[in-house]
Amino acid sequence: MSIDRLTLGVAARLSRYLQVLTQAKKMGKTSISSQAISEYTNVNPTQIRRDLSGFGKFGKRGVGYDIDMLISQIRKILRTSGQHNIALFGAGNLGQAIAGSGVFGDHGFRIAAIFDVDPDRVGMRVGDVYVRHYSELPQVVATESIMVGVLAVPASAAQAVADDLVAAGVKIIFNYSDALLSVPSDVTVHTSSPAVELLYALYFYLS
Amino acid sequence: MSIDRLTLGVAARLSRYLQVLTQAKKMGKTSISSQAISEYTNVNPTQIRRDLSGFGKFGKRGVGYDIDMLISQIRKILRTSGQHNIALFGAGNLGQAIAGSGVFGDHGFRIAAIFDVDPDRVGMRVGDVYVRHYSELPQVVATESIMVGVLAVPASAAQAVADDLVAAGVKIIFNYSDALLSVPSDVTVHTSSPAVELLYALYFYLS
DNA sequence: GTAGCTTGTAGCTCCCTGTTACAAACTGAG
DNA sequence: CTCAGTTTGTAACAGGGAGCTACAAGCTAC
Repeated sequence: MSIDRLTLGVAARLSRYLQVLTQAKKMGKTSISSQAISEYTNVNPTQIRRDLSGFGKFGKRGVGYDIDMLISQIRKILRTSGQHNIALFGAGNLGQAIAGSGVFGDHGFRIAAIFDVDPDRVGMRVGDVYVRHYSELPQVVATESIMVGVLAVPASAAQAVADDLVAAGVKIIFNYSDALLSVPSDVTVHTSSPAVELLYALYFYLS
Repeated sequence: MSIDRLTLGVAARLSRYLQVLTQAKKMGKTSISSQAISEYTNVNPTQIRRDLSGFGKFGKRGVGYDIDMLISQIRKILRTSGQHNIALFGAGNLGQAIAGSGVFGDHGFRIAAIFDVDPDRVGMRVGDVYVRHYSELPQVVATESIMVGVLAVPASAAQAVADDLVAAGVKIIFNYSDALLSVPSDVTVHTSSPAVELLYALYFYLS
């Protein structure tokens, strides 16, 4: 036990296992084999068992892994067991879609605040919270312990929001816009790019 | 030259370069160095140059890479230069957000059709096309040469749509719902899971 | 022409991952 | 109770991908 820090590869794979496990749980399954996880993740079954056995003996021979148990174990390994507060920027179609779905909630993220600049949207109820005006950003980040900012705003506004988030002390930004964000080196930006993932899939299909 | 088939790693990295290049182009840049690409992708600059130099000498020493030229070269390498038609399922918030943004269009994908089952949405204009009723799926897939199905539907409907897509001959499915889809082994399913990507980022932040 | 970048490329090493193999443990049928 | 069929946990090995260092060649700007 006692890993200082996971390899990039291991952390990435554990995250993918978590995704499949969460989905499988929703489908009503209670147990799953490394072989089955492999079919959904395209990761070698031996590799999966090796990844997991490095942290303990989680499975039952002849049966597989208990899904609930494995989810909580992986969360523990990734040190993300708790509840993490995130803030969503932009209450347009995308923002509402994100807030309305369980995508973040299922993985321990709570959308603690939603911001917009449009007066028609401020005050509107979206998901579990009311839309606040963008000017409240610094104060809300502090009082709600916001760890992550999710940008569902037009590309033209993205950099400004990123700057304000950085100024407020947020270190992780999830960017749904197609703007290229400049941030200090201690801030992580993750940009969603479904089209690029599609190109990747297409390449192997066309080969 | 003459690579039969790219390695998984190379194809993945080329895709990421493409993402950054596309964004940089939108920001008005015309040229970029391997060092700059590295900062946005976290890929080693030497690795980037090695990846690219395997296919030709695209850069200018002392200057960097011409963005337009590099984009078209990478598209050529990935054999995805042309226009590819995709179909979008679900004209709710998420579907409208996807259709309204340029995320797919910027990478050579054309949303050739949008489907929904809700009579109130059928006939509505979203993006460049009108929403069709779901029952037209088989016919439209054939006439519009649909290569990819994008699922922006509730989890409860996802498997049924996937089955119909498979029956119509579509081999690539992009899944925005959190359903676990079962498909034949020759069909590729890519499930979007922002929360999992966030967990991954969070792990390295907390370490 | 000189200083400063940036590419293209080589060489080396490390370690990640696929593969094969097999004993141990659990389930279910008979 | 026994036996066949799974599936995990683990070892050992090999191949290769990727980081790192280093440096010549070529481009720009002053």
